Amino acid sequence: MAKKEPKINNKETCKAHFNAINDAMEILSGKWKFHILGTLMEGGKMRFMDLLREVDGIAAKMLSKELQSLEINHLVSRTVLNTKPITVEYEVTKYGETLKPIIDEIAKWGADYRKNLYTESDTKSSS
Amino acid sequence: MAKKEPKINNKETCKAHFNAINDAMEILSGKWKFHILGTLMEGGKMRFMDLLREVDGIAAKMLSKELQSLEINHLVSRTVLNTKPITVEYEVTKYGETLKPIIDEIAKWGADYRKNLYTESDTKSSS
DNA sequence: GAAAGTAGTTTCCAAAGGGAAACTAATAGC
DNA sequence: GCTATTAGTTTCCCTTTGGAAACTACTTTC
Repeated sequence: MAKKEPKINNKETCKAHFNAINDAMEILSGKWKFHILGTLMEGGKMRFMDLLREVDGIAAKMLSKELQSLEINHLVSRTVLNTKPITVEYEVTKYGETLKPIIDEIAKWGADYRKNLYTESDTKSSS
Repeated sequence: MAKKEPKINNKETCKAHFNAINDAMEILSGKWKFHILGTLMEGGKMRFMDLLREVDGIAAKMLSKELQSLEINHLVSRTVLNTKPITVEYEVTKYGETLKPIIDEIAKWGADYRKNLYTESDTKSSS
């Protein structure tokens, strides 16, 4: 009968896929990561206060927290310059640049989503 | 001097990008959406209890909530069959299939991330 | 009529996410 | 010495997220 088997989804490839998505989502979750990365990809080296002004609506606490998280995950680098009032430069690492395809895919999908709201073409797959 | 300008990031293209990412993230955020979609993409038509058994660790409440959210956003379809104990079939819509590139990119990136943890090749972009 | 299976919903609760504002610490300018 | 700017940190507080378990409602089976 094979009706109440708890798991068909138990193949190793599925579990790897599951874990990969969990890893990525853990690193990229939150309201601000993509916006910070996007701004940094556009602006190159930027300082804390620059980002605070550029990333619309973000509070200092969140910016600080998110930058730390991004740094820990090697997506952005943090460089302290010994200028008189110390300044700190943030920059997307080469590794962080590998996120560009994801950000682009998501932005593309989001843009299409908005368009679909207006064209209102229902895309049903059921008969 | 142009030092304290609140916004350089104010061009229309940037704002559109910002909004597109916000739209997509709002629809795709949460712990379970990608897992449900992934399972449905693999399994085709599935019923509520099937998904409850297949998506590892999810509770009925969450599955119900996430499926509603996905349905509202036209990513999955919900079909009630008038069998004796009523059954409901969920399926990824054609529109939902357009998320495959994103899911694949994220899964690929997550898999690479794990590999990089072991090879430990630091990818600093600063001098 | 009790048990089990269908598809959920409801309640209760803890943890995480995130915002506003105040605060630290150092230095430079007035 | 007061203020402003740098880069944050800390506190307070509210909302959202998400999990466990109980519950509804209907039907079939025993």
